[in-house]
Amino acid sequence: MIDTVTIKEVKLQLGELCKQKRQSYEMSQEDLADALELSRYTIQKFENGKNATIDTVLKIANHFDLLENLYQALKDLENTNDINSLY
Amino acid sequence: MIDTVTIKEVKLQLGELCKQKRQSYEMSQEDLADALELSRYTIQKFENGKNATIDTVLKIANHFDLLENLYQALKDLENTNDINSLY
DNA sequence: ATAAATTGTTTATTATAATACACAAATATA
DNA sequence: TATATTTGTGTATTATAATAAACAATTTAT
Repeated sequence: MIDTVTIKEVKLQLGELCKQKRQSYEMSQEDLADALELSRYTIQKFENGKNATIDTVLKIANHFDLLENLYQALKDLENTNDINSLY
Repeated sequence: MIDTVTIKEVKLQLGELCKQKRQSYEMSQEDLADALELSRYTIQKFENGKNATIDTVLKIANHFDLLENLYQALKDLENTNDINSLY
């Protein structure tokens, strides 16, 4: 199975997810920035698929209660071999 | 359900996953750095839980064929409401 | 239609991730 | 044990993510 997804597409999707979660909480970009002690510009760029740091991504993930799930997913990846390579 | 996992712990786990995947491919830090056109120092810091950029993380994920899975996981998160909030 | 709020965009500055060395410490190999 | 390889650490430099502020363009509410 060939990986057709690009890094750019993943970054765009990360931004979309942030935007969608933020709006579901009825927060403006400024609200989110203030809550995480980030600048609005950082949120702005992230939501539009620009590069960012792990800290920024994880702060956002944490605010929307996705950190525990993410951690477990990483743990699982460490313990399981690539499922795609089994067949 | 309270989120007890910290951002620092997630970064350490990301680094561990990279190290474990890299070793399963029998690559040195330098091998991986060369393959991704990153410096060995960047790999070194990432594997030890330091901050990094999304581009670095996704380059590594892509090399170990985890990008498609990651993309799908993000898509799923966008479509599902928080399961923890349903009950 | 107007006002208010939010988002997009620019410029300048600061903080820090990434690079490129070198060299020591630790591991693995002969 | 000696040698080779890999990993950890330090310093200096460069590239860029993050901040701050202002203003224009959109969107939403009155």
